Amino acid sequence: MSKIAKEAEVAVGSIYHYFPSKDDLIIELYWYCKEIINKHIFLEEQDNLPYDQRFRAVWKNVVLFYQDHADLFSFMEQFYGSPFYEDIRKNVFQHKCERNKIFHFLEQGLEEKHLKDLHVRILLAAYLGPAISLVRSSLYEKTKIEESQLDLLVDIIWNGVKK
Amino acid sequence: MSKIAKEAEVAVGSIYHYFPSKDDLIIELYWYCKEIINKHIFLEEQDNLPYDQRFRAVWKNVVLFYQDHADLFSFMEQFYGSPFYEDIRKNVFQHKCERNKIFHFLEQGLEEKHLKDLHVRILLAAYLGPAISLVRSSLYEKTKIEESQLDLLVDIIWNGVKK
Amino acid sequence: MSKIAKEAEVAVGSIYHYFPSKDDLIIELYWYCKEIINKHIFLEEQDNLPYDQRFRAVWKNVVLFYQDHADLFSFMEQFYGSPFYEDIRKNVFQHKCERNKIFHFLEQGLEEKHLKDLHVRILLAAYLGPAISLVRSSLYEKTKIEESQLDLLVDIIWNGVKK
Amino acid sequence: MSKIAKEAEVAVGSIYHYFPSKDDLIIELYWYCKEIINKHIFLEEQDNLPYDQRFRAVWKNVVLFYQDHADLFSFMEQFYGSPFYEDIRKNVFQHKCERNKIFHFLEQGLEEKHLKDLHVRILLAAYLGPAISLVRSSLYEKTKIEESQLDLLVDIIWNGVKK
DNA sequence: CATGAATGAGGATTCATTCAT
DNA sequence: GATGAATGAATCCTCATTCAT
Repeated sequence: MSKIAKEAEVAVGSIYHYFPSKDDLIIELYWYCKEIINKHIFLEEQDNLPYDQRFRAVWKNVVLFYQDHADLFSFMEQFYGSPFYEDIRKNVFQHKCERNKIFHFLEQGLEEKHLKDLHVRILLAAYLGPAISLVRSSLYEKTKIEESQLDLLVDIIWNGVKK
Repeated sequence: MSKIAKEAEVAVGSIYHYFPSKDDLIIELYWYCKEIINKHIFLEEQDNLPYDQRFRAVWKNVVLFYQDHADLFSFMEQFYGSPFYEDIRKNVFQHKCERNKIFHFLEQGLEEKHLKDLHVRILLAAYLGPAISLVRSSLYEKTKIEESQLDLLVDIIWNGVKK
Repeated sequence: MSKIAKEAEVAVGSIYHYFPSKDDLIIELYWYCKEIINKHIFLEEQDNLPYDQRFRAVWKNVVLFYQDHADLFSFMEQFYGSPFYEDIRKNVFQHKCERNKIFHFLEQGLEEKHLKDLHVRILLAAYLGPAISLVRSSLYEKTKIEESQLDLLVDIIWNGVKK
Repeated sequence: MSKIAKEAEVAVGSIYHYFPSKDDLIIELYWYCKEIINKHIFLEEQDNLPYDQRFRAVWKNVVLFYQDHADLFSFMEQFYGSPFYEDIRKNVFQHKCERNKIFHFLEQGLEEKHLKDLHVRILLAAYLGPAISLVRSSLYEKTKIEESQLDLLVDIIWNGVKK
């Protein structure tokens, strides 16, 4: 907290005027990041693309955005592995429509018969798993993945899950 | 450290007889876990299967093992996201042969022309990414994935990356 | 202070418009309580009773009032044990006539030869000590003392100190 | 805690080696003081005095001891007014024999027909109330009570409660 | 007069590490 | 080798007080 206060150039006490506790601050930060991320992944101008193109676009947005925002990525990763996430998972899915947009996006793909009839969690794993792994490796190696490589991989994924 | 000492039924001080510091202990623990995991993922009796079958077997071993060893999984995940990992990545790849066996396994697939000509990091993402996502989701939901679902997913992956 | 502000439904800052500091507020609260208490202990309608009856009446008023106003009792007790009290004791006795009425009441008993020739502080201890102990015990036990018991005790006290 | 550590010339952390928390330390301190006090109030050499003499002796011990140990007195007073005491009152009376010796001493007086048939809490108020008031006043005034005054007062009390 | 955001010293507690026995 | 008491910097949080609006 003291580091945050210093970074924000406020007094420690001031933080507690806005957040009841460190935990609440972290959870609030999560929602905040989640919104930013969603905004960068589901770009308005891509909303009306045909599903397969949107499928690729969204996927590449994930990788490209996280690659450029290592801190955000690390925070989200750590958050998902923390007990915090357990506490709020219910809320995540209550607010599904606004919040867990990727989940929703895949469900839509299922309903509109673009995707193979698989459990959504399987589709999610097939879709996001490689993206996240890629970002991780790009962070480790401190080298961004070439976009041509991304295209190759997202093609493989699309071909794997499309109907 | 005190919790570890209690769990191990030794005195706190004794730990420092074997490990110079908490950090060293954690890193040593990482190597230890890594070895256990490798042992359960690369089963001797599957060593001589044809590549495609081994590809599936190893993948399913990953998911099934981690699903049954949530603590190990969480530890590895946390470790990979921590500054510790950065410090030892060089060593990981120095000891490639013994250590980073999955990386090696995919390289072998490339050399033997079983796999598409992709960067190994891309292959790794396509191979392990979905597995890890699946394990995570299974931990969140506290429900194991049905094996039939695993078979479906690993088929998709194999078809995606095979030559 | 923030709790007081909330309870009073005013802003924290507003308190400081009326009281220079928390300490001053507490001391002012003490005078305020003292007055309320005096009002309930020295009832006008009992002012003209003969001394012995007034002696008993006042004593019972003390016990009965405090028993019904545990918060007031606790506050006074805590206040008397605090450094605050030391700071204002001089004032207490400067304003003797209005303020420390019990002290005055006993002095009067001495002057009018109703009471044994003892130091006032001894009389005070003999008079109030049992009352306070009784209230305390009634707070601990969360049971009010039966009035018949009060009568017995105040009789003992009166007989002990009367001339 | 830091003040205690400084006073004790140890590190803050060391306190936590012996007491789980500040609260526990305070409660432990209470038992410790209680024992000291009992030791000084129930003197072995007075154990075999006739009841009435013991009654006076114990009472004077209370006043004299507390008068000489203002810090102990203040601590006990504050403790009894605190939520801590509520938490341990059950224990106080479980260990009655060893612990709440004054209570026990009065009960004995009842059983042996030395004392009037009053509720023990009434007797306790009549016995200890004046003593405590006296000590308080002596602390306020920073003047010790003359022993002759004590004798007068304890006589009054004894005469009031004796059968 | 009233507000409440901002302040930061102070408080309780934790924990990796050391070292005398 | 093993022990565990001792250390103290670091951490989260509280709260009386101030001051610009």
